[in-house]
Amino acid sequence: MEKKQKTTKTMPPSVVQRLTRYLTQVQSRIKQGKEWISSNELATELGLTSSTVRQDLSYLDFSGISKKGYEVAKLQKVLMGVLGADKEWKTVVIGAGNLGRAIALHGELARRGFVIAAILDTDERKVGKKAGPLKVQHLRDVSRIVKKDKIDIGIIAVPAVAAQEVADKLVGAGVKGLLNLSLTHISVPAGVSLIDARMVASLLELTHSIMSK
Amino acid sequence: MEKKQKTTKTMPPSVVQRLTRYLTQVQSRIKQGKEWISSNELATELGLTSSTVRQDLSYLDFSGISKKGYEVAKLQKVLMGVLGADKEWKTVVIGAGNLGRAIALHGELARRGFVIAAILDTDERKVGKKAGPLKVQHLRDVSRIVKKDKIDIGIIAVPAVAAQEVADKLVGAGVKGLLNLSLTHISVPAGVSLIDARMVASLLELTHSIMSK
DNA sequence: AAAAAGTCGTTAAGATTTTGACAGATGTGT
DNA sequence: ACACATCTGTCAAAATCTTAACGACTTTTT
Repeated sequence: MEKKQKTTKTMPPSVVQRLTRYLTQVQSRIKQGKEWISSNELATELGLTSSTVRQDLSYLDFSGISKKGYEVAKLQKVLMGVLGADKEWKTVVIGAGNLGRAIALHGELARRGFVIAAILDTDERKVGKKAGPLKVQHLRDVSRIVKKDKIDIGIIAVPAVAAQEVADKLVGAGVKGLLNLSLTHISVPAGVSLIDARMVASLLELTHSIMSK
Repeated sequence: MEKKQKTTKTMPPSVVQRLTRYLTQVQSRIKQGKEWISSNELATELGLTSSTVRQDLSYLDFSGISKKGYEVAKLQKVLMGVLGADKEWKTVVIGAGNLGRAIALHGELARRGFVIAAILDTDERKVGKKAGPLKVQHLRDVSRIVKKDKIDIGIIAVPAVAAQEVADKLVGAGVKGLLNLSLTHISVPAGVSLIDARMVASLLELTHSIMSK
Protein backbone atom coordinates (compact mmCIF):
# COMPACT_ATOMS: atom_id res chain seq x y z
CA MET A 1 0.00 0.00 0.00
CA GLU A 2 2.88 2.22 -0.65
CA LYS A 3 2.96 5.07 -3.06
CA LYS A 4 5.73 5.14 -5.59
CA GLN A 5 6.59 8.61 -4.45
CA LYS A 6 10.09 9.33 -3.35
CA THR A 7 10.38 12.30 -5.57
CA THR A 8 7.34 13.81 -4.02
CA LYS A 9 8.53 16.47 -1.76
CA THR A 10 7.61 19.48 -3.82
CA MET A 11 10.55 21.10 -5.47
CA PRO A 12 11.46 24.75 -5.12
CA PRO A 13 10.54 26.77 -8.21
CA SER A 14 14.19 27.55 -8.84
CA VAL A 15 14.89 23.85 -9.07
CA VAL A 16 12.05 23.32 -11.54
CA GLN A 17 13.40 26.10 -13.70
CA ARG A 18 16.79 24.49 -13.79
CA LEU A 19 15.28 21.10 -14.59
CA THR A 20 13.96 22.55 -17.84
CA ARG A 21 17.49 23.57 -18.68
CA TYR A 22 18.92 20.21 -17.79
CA LEU A 23 16.38 18.68 -20.11
CA THR A 24 17.42 20.70 -23.13
CA GLN A 25 21.06 20.10 -22.36
CA VAL A 26 20.54 16.38 -21.99
CA GLN A 27 18.61 16.24 -25.22
CA SER A 28 21.38 17.94 -27.08
CA ARG A 29 23.78 15.39 -25.62
CA ILE A 30 21.59 12.62 -26.86
CA LYS A 31 21.63 14.12 -30.34
CA GLN A 32 25.41 14.10 -30.20
CA GLY A 33 25.26 10.39 -29.54
CA LYS A 34 26.69 10.62 -26.04
CA GLU A 35 25.55 8.22 -23.37
CA TRP A 36 26.66 9.88 -20.15
CA ILE A 37 26.84 13.30 -18.65
CA SER A 38 28.33 14.34 -15.32
CA SER A 39 27.10 16.93 -12.87
CA ASN A 40 30.22 18.86 -13.59
CA GLU A 41 29.64 18.93 -17.32
CA LEU A 42 26.05 20.00 -16.88
CA ALA A 43 27.16 22.69 -14.48
CA THR A 44 29.84 24.03 -16.78
CA GLU A 45 27.57 24.10 -19.76
CA LEU A 46 24.86 25.95 -17.88
CA GLY A 47 26.96 28.21 -15.70
CA LEU A 48 26.12 26.51 -12.41
CA THR A 49 28.06 24.65 -9.75
CA SER A 50 28.16 20.88 -9.85
CA SER A 51 26.85 20.88 -6.33
CA THR A 52 23.69 22.63 -7.41
CA VAL A 53 23.21 20.13 -10.18
CA ARG A 54 23.58 17.15 -7.89
CA GLN A 55 21.34 18.68 -5.31
CA ASP A 56 18.68 19.41 -7.92
CA LEU A 57 18.83 15.93 -9.40
CA SER A 58 18.54 14.44 -5.93
CA TYR A 59 14.90 15.50 -6.01
CA LEU A 60 14.34 13.02 -8.81
CA ASP A 61 13.66 9.37 -8.50
CA PHE A 62 16.87 8.59 -10.24
CA SER A 63 20.52 8.09 -9.47
CA GLY A 64 23.79 8.63 -11.20
CA ILE A 65 26.73 6.27 -11.07
CA SER A 66 30.04 7.07 -9.50
CA LYS A 67 32.78 7.81 -11.93
CA LYS A 68 30.43 7.85 -14.91
CA GLY A 69 27.77 10.41 -14.17
CA TYR A 70 24.20 10.27 -15.36
CA GLU A 71 22.88 8.14 -18.17
CA VAL A 72 21.38 10.66 -20.55
CA ALA A 73 18.59 8.46 -21.89
CA LYS A 74 17.30 7.70 -18.44
CA LEU A 75 17.76 11.20 -17.17
CA GLN A 76 15.84 12.54 -20.13
CA LYS A 77 13.00 10.20 -19.38
CA VAL A 78 12.83 11.11 -15.72
CA LEU A 79 13.02 14.83 -16.43
CA MET A 80 10.32 14.60 -19.04
CA GLY A 81 8.16 12.72 -16.62
CA VAL A 82 8.56 15.22 -13.82
CA LEU A 83 7.99 18.20 -16.07
CA GLY A 84 5.11 16.66 -17.96
CA ALA A 85 7.03 16.78 -21.21
CA ASP A 86 6.03 13.23 -22.00
CA LYS A 87 2.36 14.08 -22.35
CA GLU A 88 0.26 15.98 -24.80
CA TRP A 89 -1.18 19.18 -23.47
CA LYS A 90 -4.17 20.75 -25.12
CA THR A 91 -3.89 24.49 -25.23
CA VAL A 92 -5.83 27.44 -26.50
CA VAL A 93 -4.33 30.76 -27.45
CA ILE A 94 -6.30 33.88 -26.66
CA GLY A 95 -5.45 36.86 -28.80
CA ALA A 96 -5.02 36.63 -32.55
CA GLY A 97 -2.63 39.55 -32.86
CA ASN A 98 0.89 39.10 -34.12
CA LEU A 99 2.08 37.42 -30.98
CA GLY A 100 -0.87 35.11 -30.56
CA ARG A 101 -0.72 33.95 -34.15
CA ALA A 102 3.02 33.45 -33.98
CA ILE A 103 2.62 31.24 -30.96
CA ALA A 104 -0.17 29.27 -32.51
CA LEU A 105 2.08 28.60 -35.48
CA HIS A 106 5.29 28.10 -33.55
CA GLY A 107 6.48 24.68 -34.54
CA GLU A 108 8.56 24.25 -31.44
CA LEU A 109 5.49 24.07 -29.24
CA ALA A 110 3.84 21.39 -31.33
CA ARG A 111 7.08 19.44 -31.40
CA ARG A 112 7.17 19.56 -27.63
CA GLY A 113 3.70 18.18 -27.13
CA PHE A 114 1.75 21.39 -26.81
CA VAL A 115 -1.18 21.05 -29.15
CA ILE A 116 -2.78 24.35 -30.02
CA ALA A 117 -6.40 23.37 -30.41
CA ALA A 118 -7.84 26.82 -31.01
CA ILE A 119 -7.08 30.51 -31.26
CA LEU A 120 -9.62 33.03 -30.04
CA ASP A 121 -10.16 36.76 -30.19
CA THR A 122 -12.91 39.28 -29.57
CA ASP A 123 -12.20 41.35 -32.64
CA GLU A 124 -14.86 40.55 -35.21
CA ARG A 125 -12.49 41.48 -38.00
CA LYS A 126 -10.14 38.74 -36.93
CA VAL A 127 -12.75 36.08 -36.22
CA GLY A 128 -13.05 33.70 -39.14
CA LYS A 129 -9.63 34.52 -40.54
CA LYS A 130 -7.12 31.75 -40.83
CA ALA A 131 -4.07 31.40 -38.63
CA GLY A 132 -2.24 28.57 -40.29
CA PRO A 133 -4.48 25.52 -40.09
CA LEU A 134 -6.69 27.12 -37.46
CA LYS A 135 -9.59 29.45 -37.92
CA VAL A 136 -9.83 32.26 -35.39
CA GLN A 137 -12.91 31.81 -33.22
CA HIS A 138 -14.72 34.26 -31.00
CA LEU A 139 -13.82 34.47 -27.35
CA ARG A 140 -17.45 34.15 -26.41
CA ASP A 141 -17.23 30.47 -27.28
CA VAL A 142 -14.31 29.84 -24.97
CA SER A 143 -16.23 27.75 -22.50
CA ARG A 144 -17.69 25.45 -25.11
CA ILE A 145 -14.31 25.02 -26.78
CA VAL A 146 -12.42 24.34 -23.58
CA LYS A 147 -14.91 21.68 -22.63
CA LYS A 148 -15.25 20.09 -26.00
CA ASP A 149 -11.55 19.89 -26.72
CA LYS A 150 -10.58 19.14 -23.13
CA ILE A 151 -8.22 22.10 -23.02
CA ASP A 152 -5.67 22.08 -20.21
CA ILE A 153 -3.86 25.34 -20.74
CA GLY A 154 -4.70 28.87 -21.82
CA ILE A 155 -2.06 31.11 -23.33
CA ILE A 156 -2.91 34.75 -22.84
CA ALA A 157 -1.63 37.02 -25.59
CA VAL A 158 -4.03 39.95 -25.31
CA PRO A 159 -3.51 43.60 -24.39
CA ALA A 160 -2.98 44.31 -20.69
CA VAL A 161 -6.43 45.75 -20.09
CA ALA A 162 -8.14 42.56 -21.20
CA ALA A 163 -5.82 40.07 -19.56
CA GLN A 164 -7.54 39.57 -16.21
CA GLU A 165 -10.95 39.24 -17.78
CA VAL A 166 -9.69 36.65 -20.23
CA ALA A 167 -7.99 34.79 -17.41
CA ASP A 168 -11.24 34.71 -15.45
CA LYS A 169 -13.09 33.30 -18.43
CA LEU A 170 -10.50 30.62 -18.99
CA VAL A 171 -10.52 29.64 -15.36
CA GLY A 172 -14.30 29.62 -15.36
CA ALA A 173 -14.23 27.34 -18.37
CA GLY A 174 -12.01 24.92 -16.49
CA VAL A 175 -8.44 25.24 -17.68
CA LYS A 176 -5.83 24.04 -15.24
CA GLY A 177 -3.07 26.47 -16.04
CA LEU A 178 -2.35 29.79 -17.67
CA LEU A 179 0.68 31.17 -19.41
CA ASN A 180 0.59 34.93 -19.18
CA LEU A 181 2.29 36.76 -22.01
CA SER A 182 0.60 40.07 -21.34
CA LEU A 183 2.55 42.57 -19.35
CA THR A 184 0.03 42.80 -16.56
CA HIS A 185 -0.27 40.84 -13.38
CA ILE A 186 -3.00 38.23 -13.42
CA SER A 187 -4.49 36.57 -10.40
CA VAL A 188 -5.98 33.12 -10.35
CA PRO A 189 -7.64 30.97 -7.69
CA ALA A 190 -5.50 28.55 -5.71
CA GLY A 191 -6.21 25.44 -7.75
CA VAL A 192 -5.02 26.95 -11.02
CA SER A 193 -1.38 27.29 -12.06
CA LEU A 194 0.04 30.45 -13.49
CA ILE A 195 3.38 31.22 -15.06
CA ASP A 196 4.42 34.59 -16.37
CA ALA A 197 6.37 34.92 -19.58
CA ARG A 198 6.27 38.62 -20.08
CA MET A 199 8.67 39.78 -22.71
CA VAL A 200 8.52 43.43 -21.87
CA ALA A 201 9.36 42.65 -18.26
CA SER A 202 12.27 40.52 -19.42
CA LEU A 203 13.52 43.35 -21.59
CA LEU A 204 13.36 45.71 -18.64
CA GLU A 205 15.37 43.27 -16.56
CA LEU A 206 17.83 43.26 -19.40
CA THR A 207 18.10 47.01 -19.68
CA HIS A 208 18.50 47.29 -15.96
CA SER A 209 21.29 44.79 -16.12
CA ILE A 210 22.97 46.60 -19.00
CA MET A 211 22.84 49.88 -17.16
CA SER A 212 24.34 48.47 -14.00
CA LYS A 213 27.44 47.14 -15.68
CA MET B 1 32.53 65.38 -4.48
CA GLU B 2 29.83 63.05 -3.59
CA LYS B 3 28.07 60.71 -5.96
CA LYS B 4 24.33 60.88 -6.10
CA GLN B 5 24.19 57.17 -5.56
CA LYS B 6 22.28 55.84 -2.65
CA THR B 7 20.43 53.40 -4.77
CA THR B 8 23.64 51.88 -5.91
CA LYS B 9 24.04 48.72 -4.02
CA THR B 10 23.12 46.26 -6.70
CA MET B 11 19.71 44.78 -6.31
CA PRO B 12 18.98 41.08 -6.16
CA PRO B 13 17.46 39.76 -9.38
CA SER B 14 14.27 38.88 -7.58
CA VAL B 15 13.88 42.50 -6.59
CA VAL B 16 14.44 43.70 -10.13
CA GLN B 17 11.78 41.33 -11.35
CA ARG B 18 9.31 42.69 -8.88
CA LEU B 19 10.18 46.27 -9.81
CA THR B 20 8.92 45.56 -13.31
CA ARG B 21 5.65 44.48 -11.81
CA TYR B 22 5.42 47.51 -9.58
CA LEU B 23 5.91 49.63 -12.65
CA THR B 24 3.00 48.16 -14.56
CA GLN B 25 0.82 48.36 -11.49
CA VAL B 26 1.75 51.97 -10.85
CA GLN B 27 1.08 52.88 -14.44
CA SER B 28 -2.35 51.36 -14.31
CA ARG B 29 -2.99 53.42 -11.16
CA ILE B 30 -1.96 56.53 -12.99
CA LYS B 31 -4.38 55.75 -15.78
CA GLN B 32 -7.11 55.47 -13.20
CA GLY B 33 -6.29 58.99 -12.10
CA LYS B 34 -5.09 57.99 -8.67
CA GLU B 35 -2.28 59.89 -7.00
CA TRP B 36 -1.12 57.56 -4.26
CA ILE B 37 -0.54 53.90 -3.69
CA SER B 38 0.45 52.15 -0.47
CA SER B 39 2.78 49.23 0.02
CA ASN B 40 -0.20 47.27 1.18
CA GLU B 41 -2.22 47.96 -1.95
CA LEU B 42 0.67 47.07 -4.20
CA ALA B 43 1.21 43.90 -2.21
CA THR B 44 -2.41 42.84 -2.39
CA GLU B 45 -2.66 43.50 -6.09
CA LEU B 46 0.46 41.50 -6.82
CA GLY B 47 0.12 38.72 -4.29
CA LEU B 48 3.04 39.81 -2.10
CA THR B 49 3.44 41.01 1.46
CA SER B 50 3.62 44.73 2.15
CA SER B 51 6.92 44.10 3.85
CA THR B 52 8.44 42.80 0.67
CA VAL B 53 7.20 45.82 -1.21
CA ARG B 54 8.65 48.27 1.29
CA GLN B 55 11.91 46.41 1.39
CA ASP B 56 12.14 46.40 -2.39
CA LEU B 57 11.35 50.07 -2.72
CA SER B 58 13.95 50.87 -0.10
CA TYR B 59 16.54 50.10 -2.75
CA LEU B 60 15.33 53.11 -4.68
CA ASP B 61 16.35 56.67 -4.21
CA PHE B 62 12.85 57.57 -3.23
CA SER B 63 10.65 57.70 -0.18
CA GLY B 64 7.01 57.29 0.61
CA ILE B 65 5.08 59.40 3.06
CA SER B 66 3.59 58.14 6.28
CA LYS B 67 -0.11 57.60 6.18
CA LYS B 68 -0.35 58.30 2.45
CA GLY B 69 1.92 55.84 0.74
CA TYR B 70 3.85 56.44 -2.45
CA GLU B 71 3.16 59.16 -4.96
CA VAL B 72 2.51 57.26 -8.17
CA ALA B 73 3.90 59.86 -10.55
CA LYS B 74 7.20 60.01 -8.75
CA LEU B 75 7.40 56.30 -8.19
CA GLN B 76 6.80 55.69 -11.85
CA LYS B 77 9.60 58.04 -12.74
CA VAL B 78 12.06 56.43 -10.36
CA LEU B 79 11.16 52.92 -11.45
CA MET B 80 11.48 53.84 -15.09
CA GLY B 81 14.85 55.35 -14.39
CA VAL B 82 16.18 52.34 -12.56
CA LEU B 83 14.90 49.91 -15.14
CA GLY B 84 15.94 51.99 -18.12
CA ALA B 85 12.36 52.37 -19.26
CA ASP B 86 12.85 56.09 -19.80
CA LYS B 87 15.30 55.55 -22.62
CA GLU B 88 15.14 54.35 -26.17
CA TRP B 89 16.84 51.06 -26.76
CA LYS B 90 17.88 50.06 -30.22
CA THR B 91 17.30 46.41 -30.85
CA VAL B 92 17.70 43.92 -33.62
CA VAL B 93 15.69 40.74 -33.98
CA ILE B 94 17.48 37.68 -35.29
CA GLY B 95 15.19 35.13 -36.87
CA ALA B 96 12.41 36.05 -39.28
CA GLY B 97 10.20 33.09 -38.51
CA ASN B 98 6.77 33.49 -37.01
CA LEU B 99 8.09 34.43 -33.62
CA GLY B 100 10.74 36.85 -34.80
CA ARG B 101 8.35 38.64 -37.10
CA ALA B 102 5.69 38.84 -34.41
CA ILE B 103 8.15 40.45 -32.04
CA ALA B 104 9.37 42.88 -34.63
CA LEU B 105 5.78 43.93 -35.18
CA HIS B 106 4.68 43.82 -31.56
CA GLY B 107 3.40 47.29 -30.82
CA GLU B 108 3.92 46.95 -27.13
CA LEU B 109 7.67 46.92 -27.52
CA ALA B 110 7.74 50.08 -29.60
CA ARG B 111 5.42 51.75 -27.14
CA ARG B 112 7.84 50.90 -24.36
CA GLY B 113 10.86 52.40 -26.02
CA PHE B 114 12.27 49.35 -27.69
CA VAL B 115 12.96 50.33 -31.26
CA ILE B 116 13.32 47.40 -33.59
CA ALA B 117 15.86 48.69 -36.05
CA ALA B 118 16.28 45.55 -38.12
CA ILE B 119 15.27 41.93 -38.52
CA LEU B 120 17.79 39.42 -39.79
CA ASP B 121 17.81 35.83 -40.98
CA THR B 122 20.10 33.47 -42.82
CA ASP B 123 17.37 31.98 -44.99
CA GLU B 124 17.74 33.46 -48.45
CA ARG B 125 14.07 32.90 -49.11
CA LYS B 126 13.21 35.22 -46.26
CA VAL B 127 15.83 37.87 -46.93
CA GLY B 128 14.32 40.79 -48.81
CA LYS B 129 10.77 40.03 -47.74
CA LYS B 130 8.91 42.61 -45.73
CA ALA B 131 8.11 42.28 -42.08
CA GLY B 132 5.85 45.24 -41.51
CA PRO B 133 7.88 48.34 -42.25
CA LEU B 134 11.16 46.44 -42.10
CA LYS B 135 12.86 44.46 -44.78
CA VAL B 136 14.49 41.23 -43.67
CA GLN B 137 18.25 41.46 -44.03
CA HIS B 138 20.89 38.77 -44.09
CA LEU B 139 22.61 37.80 -40.88
CA ARG B 140 25.97 38.20 -42.53
CA ASP B 141 25.49 41.96 -42.29
CA VAL B 142 24.88 41.89 -38.57
CA SER B 143 28.10 43.62 -37.63
CA ARG B 144 27.64 46.47 -40.02
CA ILE B 145 24.04 46.96 -38.94
CA VAL B 146 24.79 46.87 -35.23
CA LYS B 147 27.48 49.46 -35.66
CA LYS B 148 25.64 51.73 -38.04
CA ASP B 149 22.40 51.75 -36.08
CA LYS B 150 24.09 51.73 -32.68
CA ILE B 151 22.19 48.65 -31.62
CA ASP B 152 22.13 47.92 -27.89
CA ILE B 153 20.17 44.71 -27.74
CA GLY B 154 19.82 41.53 -29.76
CA ILE B 155 16.68 39.45 -29.55
CA ILE B 156 17.35 35.85 -30.46
CA ALA B 157 14.44 34.05 -32.07
CA VAL B 158 16.19 31.31 -34.00
CA PRO B 159 16.13 27.52 -33.69
CA ALA B 160 18.12 26.07 -30.81
CA VAL B 161 21.01 24.81 -32.91
CA ALA B 162 21.79 28.26 -34.22
CA ALA B 163 21.31 30.21 -31.02
CA GLN B 164 24.83 30.18 -29.63
CA GLU B 165 26.39 31.06 -32.94
CA VAL B 166 24.02 33.97 -33.40
CA ALA B 167 24.76 35.12 -29.87
CA ASP B 168 28.47 35.07 -30.56
CA LYS B 169 28.01 37.15 -33.67
CA LEU B 170 25.90 39.69 -31.86
CA VAL B 171 28.38 39.95 -29.03
CA GLY B 172 31.21 40.25 -31.51
CA ALA B 173 29.35 43.04 -33.22
CA GLY B 174 29.11 44.88 -29.94
CA VAL B 175 25.62 44.55 -28.50
CA LYS B 176 25.35 45.06 -24.77
CA GLY B 177 22.59 42.62 -24.01
CA LEU B 178 20.72 39.64 -25.37
CA LEU B 179 17.19 38.42 -24.92
CA ASN B 180 17.14 34.70 -25.53
CA LEU B 181 13.86 33.33 -26.82
CA SER B 182 15.31 30.09 -28.09
CA LEU B 183 15.00 27.10 -25.85
CA THR B 184 18.70 26.54 -25.50
CA HIS B 185 21.17 27.86 -23.01
CA ILE B 186 23.38 30.62 -24.33
CA SER B 187 26.61 31.77 -22.80
CA VAL B 188 28.03 35.23 -23.08
CA PRO B 189 31.17 36.95 -21.81
CA ALA B 190 31.05 38.77 -18.50
CA GLY B 191 30.46 42.25 -19.84
CA VAL B 192 27.32 41.32 -21.74
CA SER B 193 23.89 40.93 -20.16
CA LEU B 194 21.62 38.01 -20.88
CA ILE B 195 18.05 37.33 -19.98
CA ASP B 196 16.16 34.21 -20.91
CA ALA B 197 12.56 34.37 -21.99
CA ARG B 198 12.03 30.85 -23.15
CA MET B 199 8.41 30.02 -23.70
CA VAL B 200 8.81 26.29 -23.90
CA ALA B 201 10.61 26.32 -20.56
CA SER B 202 7.83 28.40 -19.07
CA LEU B 203 5.26 25.96 -20.38
CA LEU B 204 7.15 23.10 -18.78
CA GLU B 205 7.20 24.92 -15.48
CA LEU B 206 3.48 25.30 -15.93
CA THR B 207 2.81 21.67 -16.70
CA HIS B 208 4.95 20.63 -13.77
CA SER B 209 2.93 22.91 -11.56
CA ILE B 210 -0.36 21.56 -12.92
CA MET B 211 0.71 18.00 -12.30
CA SER B 212 1.76 18.66 -8.74
CA LYS B 213 -1.57 20.07 -7.67
C1' DA C 1 -4.86 69.29 21.85
C1' DA C 2 -4.82 64.60 22.64
C1' DA C 3 -5.85 60.12 21.01
C1' DA C 4 -6.34 56.97 17.29
C1' DA C 5 -5.32 55.03 13.01
C1' DG C 6 -2.60 54.20 9.01
C1' DT C 7 1.66 53.99 6.80
C1' DC C 8 6.64 54.08 6.13
C1' DG C 9 11.62 52.61 6.95
C1' DT C 10 14.47 49.53 9.16
C1' DT C 11 16.07 45.82 11.90
C1' DA C 12 16.51 41.26 12.74
C1' DA C 13 14.46 36.77 12.80
C1' DG C 14 13.07 33.08 9.92
C1' DA C 15 12.99 30.51 5.69
C1' DT C 16 14.95 29.09 1.63
C1' DT C 17 18.57 28.34 -1.63
C1' DT C 18 23.24 27.65 -2.89
C1' DT C 19 27.67 26.11 -2.03
C1' DG C 20 31.55 23.57 0.00
C1' DA C 21 33.19 19.44 1.85
C1' DC C 22 33.78 14.80 2.25
C1' DA C 23 32.56 9.72 2.74
C1' DG C 24 31.56 6.05 -0.16
C1' DA C 25 31.29 3.99 -4.74
C1' DT C 26 33.13 2.77 -9.24
C1' DG C 27 36.25 2.39 -12.80
C1' DT C 28 41.41 2.49 -14.46
C1' DG C 29 46.17 1.48 -14.59
C1' DT C 30 49.98 -1.08 -12.93
C1' DA D 1 44.88 -7.00 -6.23
C1' DC D 2 46.00 -2.61 -4.96
C1' DA D 3 46.42 2.23 -5.31
C1' DC D 4 44.67 6.13 -7.56
C1' DA D 5 41.55 9.16 -9.66
C1' DT D 6 36.92 10.60 -10.42
C1' DC D 7 32.20 10.78 -9.53
C1' DT D 8 27.88 10.76 -6.80
C1' DG D 9 24.88 11.69 -2.70
C1' DT D 10 24.36 14.08 1.36
C1' DC D 11 25.09 16.99 5.19
C1' DA D 12 25.87 21.26 7.05
C1' DA D 13 27.63 25.89 6.56
C1' DA D 14 27.06 30.12 4.16
C1' DA D 15 24.57 33.23 1.54
C1' DT D 16 20.43 35.15 0.11
C1' DC D 17 15.66 36.31 0.30
C1' DT D 18 11.30 37.04 2.74
C1' DT D 19 8.64 38.20 6.51
C1' DA D 20 7.28 39.99 11.02
C1' DA D 21 7.77 43.50 14.27
C1' DC D 22 8.09 47.94 15.85
C1' DG D 23 9.43 52.93 16.34
C1' DA D 24 8.53 57.19 14.03
C1' DC D 25 5.79 60.19 11.46
C1' DT D 26 1.50 62.06 9.52
C1' DT D 27 -3.32 62.71 9.16
C1' DT D 28 -7.94 62.29 11.06
C1' DT D 29 -11.11 62.09 14.75
C1' DT D 30 -12.83 63.34 19.12
